[in-house]
Amino acid sequence: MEETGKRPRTGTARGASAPEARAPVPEPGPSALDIVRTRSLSSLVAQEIERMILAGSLAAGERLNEAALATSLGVSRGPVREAVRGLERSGLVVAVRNQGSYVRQVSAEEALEIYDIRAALTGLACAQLAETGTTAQLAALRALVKRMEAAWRADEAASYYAGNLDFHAALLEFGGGPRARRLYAELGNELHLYRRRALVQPENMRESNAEHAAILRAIAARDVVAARAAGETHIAGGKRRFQSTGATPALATSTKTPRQAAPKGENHDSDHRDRPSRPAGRRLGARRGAARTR
Amino acid sequence: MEETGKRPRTGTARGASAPEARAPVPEPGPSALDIVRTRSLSSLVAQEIERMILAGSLAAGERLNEAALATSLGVSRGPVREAVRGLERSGLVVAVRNQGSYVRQVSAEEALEIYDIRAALTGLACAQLAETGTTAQLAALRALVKRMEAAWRADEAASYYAGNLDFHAALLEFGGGPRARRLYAELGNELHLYRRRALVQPENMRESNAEHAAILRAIAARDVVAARAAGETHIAGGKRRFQSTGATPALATSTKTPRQAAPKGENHDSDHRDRPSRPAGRRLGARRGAARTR
DNA sequence: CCGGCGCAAACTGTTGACAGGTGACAGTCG
DNA sequence: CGACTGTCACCTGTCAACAGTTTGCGCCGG
Repeated sequence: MEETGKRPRTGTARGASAPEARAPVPEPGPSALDIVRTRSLSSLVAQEIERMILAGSLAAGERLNEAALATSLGVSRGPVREAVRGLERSGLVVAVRNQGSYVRQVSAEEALEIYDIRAALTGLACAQLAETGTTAQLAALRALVKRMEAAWRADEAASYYAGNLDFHAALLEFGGGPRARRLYAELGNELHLYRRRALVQPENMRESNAEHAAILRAIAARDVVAARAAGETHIAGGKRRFQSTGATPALATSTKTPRQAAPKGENHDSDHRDRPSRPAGRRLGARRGAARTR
Repeated sequence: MEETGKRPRTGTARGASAPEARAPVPEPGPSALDIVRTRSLSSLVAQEIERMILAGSLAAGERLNEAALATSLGVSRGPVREAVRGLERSGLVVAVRNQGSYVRQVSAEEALEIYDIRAALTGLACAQLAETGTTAQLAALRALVKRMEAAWRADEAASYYAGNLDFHAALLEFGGGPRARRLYAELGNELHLYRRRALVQPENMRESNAEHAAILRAIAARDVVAARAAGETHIAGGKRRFQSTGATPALATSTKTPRQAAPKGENHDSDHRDRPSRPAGRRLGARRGAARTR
């Protein structure tokens, strides 16, 4: 059984050499190493790609080049593929066999639909919260609303935005449970993916936070029906505000040739999911970066 | 140990395609090869694993052995890993680094929470359907209800079950859109994962279909409020029926390694998601079945 | 000048191999 | 006799290479 003992090629150290060479940073933090210990590369890559998509580094409809991503992140294609598969399942990208993966494009109809779903979820959470909410939870929500009000008065859109996210997450967490919270966050991501602009204008902030306060009042009054209505109204308001800003269908990456017209795919795709919309861009963009393989 | 060296089946997938490509075999079936041509292996593997999980071949909490799955399905570990990553993202399995992936265990609280979410979604769909439903859609729903009634009278639980799935899918599709439909189906999967039994008893079938009819009536009457209430009531009824059958935490597959059987579990960790619950069973169980890569 | 055709590059799909880690078993010491 | 420690096997994580397919580009013919 030397089969197990045989380690002829040991010491290649290929795994460590590549990333290390690319990251000569001495000691970024004590967590860096720890993170590698607990999270697998695939999950980190997935997180990074998701971040890039949500941040806009990867535009909607853009093609994901596995090799380019791999070299860019300093890993092999394996983890990248696994990450992309996860993102595909989660709905952030769509994949076509032998062609590649594309950042998902969310249609306007779907964006509106997502708003409706979020409204239903929020209404559910508010109703349950009116029934079973504890004073501590109410206090936490109140604090968030107060924080947002301060942000609005100071005209700090970013701060308001963060507070808004926290508020809704707390709402869903308290009233709907962890599953609902995760769902809500995922839907929010998809919405973000539709159009990246932060739709927080001063007037919208004021209106939005007024609705937050209304939700809170109804919950505090233990009025289930009103709480639910307030929650739904708030999301409906967000939908309205979103529409009023001119819901354009995800700006295409500027200088890309608008060659569209899927050659043959999607013949019978019963699923209604949107489709990749064709690369449109030159794949050559990544060529130099991806080289080195052979 | 020729068992290690002997790998005549290496590359089964490719092996299958190659001979077929140049073999004189007329046409054994339009399926196998064609499917491989259009869908990637990873997606097929994911589909198969999902099927196994939902069918119960893989019990809740059971560990997924990549190598064993790979050989069992006749593919390499790559596609299996990608599939598992997708399933992980979709919430059917949970993965622990350097330890493995486990079929997710859904807690009772989470199951109830999922029922609530489904109720909200169904209510939304019913309300919208009452507002914008076409006569054709209504007719389709009526046909489904009629079909279910026939199934119930004939006491064909399986047929009723299928009809029920179709009805709800149609409801969500018509009223909520494709995204809501997919969401609903995924949540249904998770519920299925919690407890696999088909909870269709004659009395339940009758009651359930009566609620279906009520939904339909409200929609036909264009009564948005009533339609929504009927939809929510229906799911709430399902939740109640589910609870009344004694919501036990996922029965282990009958004759499968009884020693597994949730050793202790639920030592609440910070995250509310359930935890793998530890192998508990000796991994040796999979030893022979495993690929024996070396 | 335009359209079809073929070639070649590039990218994805898949596989096999290697290295590290985790858990269990057995032997040993207090 | 119990607890601890060392060893080992299995298994996951990661990587590099191979094979097939699609696509873009150039060439040739009309």
